[in-house]
Amino acid sequence: MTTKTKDPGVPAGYDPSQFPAFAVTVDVVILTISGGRLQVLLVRRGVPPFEAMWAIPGGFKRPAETLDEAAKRELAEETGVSGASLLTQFGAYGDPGRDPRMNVVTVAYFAVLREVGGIAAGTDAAAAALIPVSDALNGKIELAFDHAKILRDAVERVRVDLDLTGMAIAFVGSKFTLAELRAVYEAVWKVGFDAANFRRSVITEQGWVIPTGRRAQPGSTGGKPAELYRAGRMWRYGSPIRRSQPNGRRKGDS
Amino acid sequence: MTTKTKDPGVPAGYDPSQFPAFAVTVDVVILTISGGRLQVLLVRRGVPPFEAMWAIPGGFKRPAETLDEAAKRELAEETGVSGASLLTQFGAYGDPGRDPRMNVVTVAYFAVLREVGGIAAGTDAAAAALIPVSDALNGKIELAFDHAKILRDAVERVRVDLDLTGMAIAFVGSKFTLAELRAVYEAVWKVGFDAANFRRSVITEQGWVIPTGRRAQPGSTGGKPAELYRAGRMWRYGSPIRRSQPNGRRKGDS
DNA sequence: CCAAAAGTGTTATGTCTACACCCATGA
DNA sequence: TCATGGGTGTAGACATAACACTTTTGG
Repeated sequence: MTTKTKDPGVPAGYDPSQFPAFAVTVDVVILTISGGRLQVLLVRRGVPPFEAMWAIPGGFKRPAETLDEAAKRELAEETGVSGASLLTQFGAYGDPGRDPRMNVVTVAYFAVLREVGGIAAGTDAAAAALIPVSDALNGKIELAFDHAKILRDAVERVRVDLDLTGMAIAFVGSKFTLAELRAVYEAVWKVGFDAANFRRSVITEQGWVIPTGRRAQPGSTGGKPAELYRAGRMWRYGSPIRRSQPNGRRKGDS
Repeated sequence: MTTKTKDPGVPAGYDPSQFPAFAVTVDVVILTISGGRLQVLLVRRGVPPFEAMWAIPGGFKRPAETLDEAAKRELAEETGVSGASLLTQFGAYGDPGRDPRMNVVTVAYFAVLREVGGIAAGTDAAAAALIPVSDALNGKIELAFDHAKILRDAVERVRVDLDLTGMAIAFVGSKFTLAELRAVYEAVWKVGFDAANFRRSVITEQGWVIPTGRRAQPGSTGGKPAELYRAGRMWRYGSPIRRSQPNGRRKGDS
């Protein structure tokens, strides 16, 4: 520890004119739920390296913008979504050689989107697609750079945040049924909830969901039409649903 | 969204020879518990900008090392601690102008240390000190750069991780009493636990703490000598203590 | 009418909290 | 022997999981 050359106590006694230069990029893992599964927006690379492989969308940070602004800009460029959507930084990646061309440190964000329509609006439709997260993570789809690790970290973080924050409502629209809300938790956590108990957890305490008085159309197979709700203010402080509940365990199991 | 100039579908259709250059640093928020309070290791700056103000220790990332390695190196340089200590990345900070001299993106880590002795071994003793986190966050101590925000984020993350991970044992030594372990949760969360119930939560299920058969010396004021425990394997999978328990609520309160 | 999905009621079981009480030690 | 902190027991309050049952729709 005495090998240090800088002045003691100075966090970085550096000379502004001589320092290792890095490119800084921002990658955005764009997640949504479709067909009851968690999906991620990926783009197909058109140039080497990793040509024709799938990658997480991203781009350079500009010197005059913050990291959050860069992420917001990238999200808008890929999806056309500019506003409300939840955008959270979850990691930085800077292994030497992660980009074969130069030293790149990337700061990774995830975004949660409610709807699928027009997601690829900003991009060539053939080059961008929603891919089930499970396919992208079990090797069926090979990702460029260290993007498999980034995606894994993103999904893990979303699983944790779903328990800790009100992120769940970012997956659904402004009006939603409790079944849709339940599907969010079930898809992200890969568990099954008892619909009755789920409803009670969300309804019992005030401030989570507010009935609108309107009802959703039942599916083509029938069923009682579900009440439509909107999100209450409590989602700013957490989630009424806890992760720990069992998957499909029934009373008789041991 | 059609203002984009790059090829559609290419995450970053960049020319390796022209990109905005940044300095990348790694800052390490070093935390420990002392005197029943959560404390942070800060260094006093000896040069402008922010001369004589307190700052979080850190330094440049080198091109040939990973971010994690850079953080480990910085931790060792500041404390002499090289191994086991918990080191977790929790954020990246890149606001323009956060360093008045140049474009710097910093990746922030926190480290949890068990002991205070010799913490400032690697630095000039006069320039490094343990400061109570509450003093550093309520404005009593003014921090350089955006380090107040970084420290706030670190502490918030530690509070969350204490609930989700086995981080608590990183604050105590290899042998510890349950009172010491309880003090960790109480200092970080600023709550009070019922010692009896705390013990039960930790003891009841196997794998959290393992009795060593030895006992700690009682304090100078007397008291039954406490059993010394060591950490079990379950800490790798979480914590037996949940955050939600009330602070000092008694039966009669409403 | 039947299947399907929403929504309600009920109960056994488990967990948490508060607090009474006993134990071992230093002064 | 008293104060202090470790450690055990326990009853009531509360939360949860499981599942039977009713309601409302499409076919």
